[in-house]
Amino acid sequence: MSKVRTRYAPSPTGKMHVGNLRSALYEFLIAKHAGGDFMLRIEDTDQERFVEGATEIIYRTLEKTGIIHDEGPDKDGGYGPYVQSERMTTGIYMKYAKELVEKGEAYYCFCDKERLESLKTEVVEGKEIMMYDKHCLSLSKEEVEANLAAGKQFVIRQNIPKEGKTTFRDELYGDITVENAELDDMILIKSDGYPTYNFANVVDDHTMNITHVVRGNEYLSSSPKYQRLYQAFGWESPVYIHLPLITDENHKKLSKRSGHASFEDLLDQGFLTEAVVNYIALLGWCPEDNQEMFTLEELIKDFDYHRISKSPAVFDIVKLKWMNGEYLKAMDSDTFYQIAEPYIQKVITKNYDLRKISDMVKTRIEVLPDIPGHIDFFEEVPEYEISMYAHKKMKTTPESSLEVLKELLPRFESQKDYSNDGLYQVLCKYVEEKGCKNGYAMWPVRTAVSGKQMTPGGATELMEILGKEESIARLQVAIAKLEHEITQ
RNA sequence: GGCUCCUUGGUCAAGCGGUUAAGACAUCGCCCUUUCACGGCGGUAACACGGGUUCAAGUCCCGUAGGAGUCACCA
Repeated sequence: MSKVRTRYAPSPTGKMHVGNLRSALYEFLIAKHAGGDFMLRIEDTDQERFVEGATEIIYRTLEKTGIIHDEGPDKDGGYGPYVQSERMTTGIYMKYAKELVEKGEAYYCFCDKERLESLKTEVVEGKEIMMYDKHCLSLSKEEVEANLAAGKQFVIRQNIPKEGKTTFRDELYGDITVENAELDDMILIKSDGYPTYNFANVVDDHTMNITHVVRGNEYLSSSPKYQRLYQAFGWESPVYIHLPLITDENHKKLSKRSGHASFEDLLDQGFLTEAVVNYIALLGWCPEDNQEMFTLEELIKDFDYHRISKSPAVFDIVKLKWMNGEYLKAMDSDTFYQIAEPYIQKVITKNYDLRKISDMVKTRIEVLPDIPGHIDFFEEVPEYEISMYAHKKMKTTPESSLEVLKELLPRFESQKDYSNDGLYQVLCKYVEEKGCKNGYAMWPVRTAVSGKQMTPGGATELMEILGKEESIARLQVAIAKLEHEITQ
């Protein structure tokens, strides 16, 4: 058994969306799990769609996610070049195309756009399909020569017989058979001399010794044509593994075109690379023991491609968020602070201990951009209704709160130790003397100091960060506010 | 429309002839608690439908329905 070789073959047309990334990940995992090689090949045969800088995005993304290729344009492994436009200059595609023409498995076609257009038939809802009618197959060798000599534009088409069937085997879906009559004579070489994806892909996979062709399920229906190409050349077919689609909540295929989130977009939304990789690994695959949290190393170890599922998976951002939160919680304080700091500084300009705020918020968020909303009150107490002082379980009301705050204020003013512990003692002592529940006193203080329904910490934790001066000031403002609004 | 594939709770999914049909997210409730959150505990919720095969079917076969993908000188 030869060494497993897989490839990721993107076309440089923009950002990498989630489906592409998962393909790359699975291709990488399948190779690495088997101790094989994973390679990167750039499929840039469409000059129209080429986007400047897209190749760099691919490199950057793969590197960032840890999906490291063993061979690629930047790492020669002896099968180069690894960029199709460069491969083309070696004449490889034309050479193989002509070989097929020789064998009668392909033919020159000189049909112009108008004629092709006339072949189109509408099927439904304005949708047009076209099946080539093999018009140019009947051209004699002399006619072809004459056309070529005259410099007429041409393409080379695959010649698929009208009779018979073609079968190929997919590791996941099993044998798939179609009538040859269903297969169009697809173009192998375009009139600009470039190969089509369909052709270049097959030639490259074979010449680069790819053993496992792993790709999205959208290629399932064109695979019979590729299979015929292998047969026409007399090549051994690779192992095919077609991956189930990733869809949006409406069960439509994820695509850049429909504006679905790319990997970069997710990072911009505050997701961690590790969380995204972990999540997409589980979209369409599941380990034997149902483990959910995975490092890349663990994935390599556990990834058995036979467990890839066949049905499409909905990309659920809610679960991704949950997973991202788990990664955040698992971080140590330093690491988290490093990435959280910019978000904290977005809303806090005062001289607080940002590190404490960071620690406080770490376990309460799912994505980094959640941070500002949790801590903005440190900067300034927001407007709020005094009804917020009422809490049924704590049995507090605005009136009771006012009383508590007025009684507590002098104690806080004379308090020296402004640490969480020290302040907590003050509160406990008060509660004990008063004979009330903790919450009866805690709730009003926390509300007064934050003006928020929800805060990342308790009353005294907040006060420690705010400091004595600011805390007292906020309590005074709250008392005044309560006195003013209760009487109305 | 042709062809191909798919079909277990709202979502990801386990299951591979005999199970009380796992688990996770979400949701709901309870507990804990310096509110919320976190955490702990628990609940609601699924085999698309109809025929077979079999002692026994979510698991195998055939239909039906639904969904998706594809049908380019795009990949």
